[in-house]
Amino acid sequence: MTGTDASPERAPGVASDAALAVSTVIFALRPHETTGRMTLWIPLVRRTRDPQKELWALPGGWLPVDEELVSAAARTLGETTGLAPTYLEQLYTFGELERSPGRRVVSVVYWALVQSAEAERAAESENVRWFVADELPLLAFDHNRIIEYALWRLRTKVEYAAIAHAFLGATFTLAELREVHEAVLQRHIDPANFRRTVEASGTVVATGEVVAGTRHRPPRLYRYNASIDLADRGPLGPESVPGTAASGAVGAAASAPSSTPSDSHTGEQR
Amino acid sequence: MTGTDASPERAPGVASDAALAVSTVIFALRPHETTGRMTLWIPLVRRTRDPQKELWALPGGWLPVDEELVSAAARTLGETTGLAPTYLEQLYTFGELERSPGRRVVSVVYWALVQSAEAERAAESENVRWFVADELPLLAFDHNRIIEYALWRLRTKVEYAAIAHAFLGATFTLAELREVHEAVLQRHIDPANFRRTVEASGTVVATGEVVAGTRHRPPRLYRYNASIDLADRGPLGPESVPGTAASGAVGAAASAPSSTPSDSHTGEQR
DNA sequence: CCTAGTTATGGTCACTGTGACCTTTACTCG
DNA sequence: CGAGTAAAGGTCACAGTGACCATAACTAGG
Repeated sequence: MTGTDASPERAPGVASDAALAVSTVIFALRPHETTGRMTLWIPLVRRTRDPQKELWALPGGWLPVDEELVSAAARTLGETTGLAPTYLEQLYTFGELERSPGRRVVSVVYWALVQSAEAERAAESENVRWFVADELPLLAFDHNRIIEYALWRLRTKVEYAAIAHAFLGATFTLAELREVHEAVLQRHIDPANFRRTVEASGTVVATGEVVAGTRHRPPRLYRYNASIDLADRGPLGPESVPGTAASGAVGAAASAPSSTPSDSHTGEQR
Repeated sequence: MTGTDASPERAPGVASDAALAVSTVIFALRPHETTGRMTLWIPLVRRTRDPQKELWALPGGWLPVDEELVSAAARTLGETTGLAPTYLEQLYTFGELERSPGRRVVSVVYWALVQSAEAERAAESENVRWFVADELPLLAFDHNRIIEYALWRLRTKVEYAAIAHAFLGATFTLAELREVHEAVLQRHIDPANFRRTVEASGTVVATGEVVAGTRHRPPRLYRYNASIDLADRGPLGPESVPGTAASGAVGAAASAPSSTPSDSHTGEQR
């Protein structure tokens, strides 16, 4: 489902079986074009084949028999954005009979987060464009619904799991981390309370360094504490995300990672 | 993945494509065989074909091209247990390259809850047997891992979502609801505090009736408040579960329901 | 009819997490 | 050197919850 979703000629298998596709909802933060406020953006690809031709769709493609699901998600993500995800998790599998006109297509959808810094220099071409997550046009198939669900998951999960740092680099200030939360949740967050909560959670560790040249008190730099959040993940351990530190390398798709349900779907939150 | 999971001869599609299967982890509550305490039980089917022949596996089968995913899950659930689920939700999609020897199999796994009362008279035969969820033997394929994940999901979700009532009938006492929670979470829960929390959540409504003949103060009967919990579900509305009130009808599999990701995976919770 | 046994129900107390806010610190700029 | 600004610390009040205490309402047995 996506650029290749409804390309009968390339579709695998016999017509009497469902075709298996993998798509990914990719999130990045960039200032809004008009308001200038940090906002969630999503890269989409223009369909060049007929079913739903010309409509924008999620990056993705048919699942190669010899490729892991996560790997396929990371690969197509890299192919369309030139980025490597800093967070990648299975979202849901959509398989309604009528979601794709013509043939039965079951799509295993993943959602990913990429670093804002990287997203800025991400590839954008005639057939790849970034859209503000809350201002999408009519997309191909049921992709509007899928993105809506992914957005819900992101907003829900960012409140109880340490994933916001995935939008940032290796080190960051609490103000930057807070800005990510504010952008995702679309609401103001008290700086002092945010600091208190984050420090108490133990998800970040002060590096000891500070950022200079800020026209005001220099903020401390923090680093994500990978040893802590393991608890909130499922019993099956974290899903290994290929190349956590995207080096901006184009086509930086990762090799076959070992996909395991972390707390994926779970995250429903309360 | 399951009774039919690795049955090459019945496998759909071309050998060069991944086969799509649907399996379901079914939970029911019954007293433990030795301790007598309410415990989680899971029905499994014995594999009669070769890959992993004789090993116990999750109920399921290949996905028919013209059947909805949820429907397939509910159908196989009914075929093996003779029950209809009171709760059914997509769990995760497993697709590791080596999870099934021989061919690539991608399984969309669902998890379901059935009423205890029904579960008692559920079918059990030479090839279908119920096991205590925490005391499983070595199962076929990666089913042990899948169940472990489903168990984690159930235990996690029961703490923040109103799903415990799915194990009970239309009306129940708070003691019964509490017993479900205690069985699932495997720990004692204070009756008074439980009552306070449940009543505050508004997920149940007193019917006004009480249960007589209890040798002590007669408990009130409550009914699940369907209008409340809609909030904790995802933005895509609840997944319609076929026949909520299982009438114990054998083969009571439901017709094609409209599958939509509720808060499925999400549930990760905090 | 009266008492013991048992669970249903109602409350209280203490502690924790969190939103709303106030104060002080530490830089840069003019 | 004073003003401006965000970082960092701290206080207060309130909601939620685990631990517990007390009373209510039946049944079973004298």
